[in-house]
Amino acid sequence: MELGYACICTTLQKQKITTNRGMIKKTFMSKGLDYASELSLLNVQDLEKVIQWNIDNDIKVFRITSNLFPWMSEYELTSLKDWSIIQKIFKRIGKKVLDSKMRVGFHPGPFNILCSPKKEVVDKTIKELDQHSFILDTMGLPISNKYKVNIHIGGAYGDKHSAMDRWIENFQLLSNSTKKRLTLENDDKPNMYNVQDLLYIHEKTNTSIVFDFHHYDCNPGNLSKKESLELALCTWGDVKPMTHFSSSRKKYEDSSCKVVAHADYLYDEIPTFGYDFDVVVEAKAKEQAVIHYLEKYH
DNA sequence: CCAGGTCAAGGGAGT
DNA sequence: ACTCCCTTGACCTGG
Repeated sequence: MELGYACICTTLQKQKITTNRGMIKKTFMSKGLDYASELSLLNVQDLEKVIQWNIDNDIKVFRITSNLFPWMSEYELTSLKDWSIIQKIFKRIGKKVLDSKMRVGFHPGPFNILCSPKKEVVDKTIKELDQHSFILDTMGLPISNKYKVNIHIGGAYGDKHSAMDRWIENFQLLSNSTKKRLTLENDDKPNMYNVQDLLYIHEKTNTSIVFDFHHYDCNPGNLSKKESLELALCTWGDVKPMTHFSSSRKKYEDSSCKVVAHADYLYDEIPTFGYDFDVVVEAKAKEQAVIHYLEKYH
């Protein structure tokens, strides 16, 4: 089992090394593509430093921020003025990832909804997901859910089953790379999707399920934790499964918080039930939470 | 230079 | 009808 963290290395962030420089709409409108290219280049240069930090600190799992390219649904990455430099850096990053046996992936935002009844929403989602997988392709990472693009279904519209059928239909419109990289995560709300629901989609599209332990606790459905985990693990074929783990802030740090809020650190041991899988730790202290966990439980 | 208000997107839930 | 939340706080402005 390898553990990792999401998007931000707080140690490097203190040295102003950051991969999510962005801009508001007004700035994008006035400064345009050239400024987007400049921010993207800075982000990608710093991403290489974060990847190197992970290697130096023996962290083998890392989620890359979706803010690497500001406003990327509005243009093609290859049209950026700095693309050829960015492309070279991506190739170096990909080599570092493969040489160190690191596992990287994306988790695009909640606005990516493949089952929306609105065509514009679906079109924009497809573009954005394909951009994410194109970045992983550019890094030279194998087209597999080992290097994943993970999302939630995103909408139920009071009728999960017709929404899931729409999702499966729209799945066919994704690029070949996205189809192989896309994974689905169980939701934390009772009216949204649990592992059993997602299994229906897996059967039709072979999409793997990322089991989120905290979301399971918020929305268990009818199955036990062990049963749900097992079902999710079975959807990964030859690839080592990926999961998400976090502790409830409400339970351990601040009782006034909502149940779904993430704590700074982990306060429970990850229940493996004897299985081997990788874990993205979702904790506010980021890489420090991983380091603390490993000191505490290993 | 810094504190504080504001910031693309879809949908669900709580008020 | 409105606000907050989510994958992540960072951007921008006015003092």
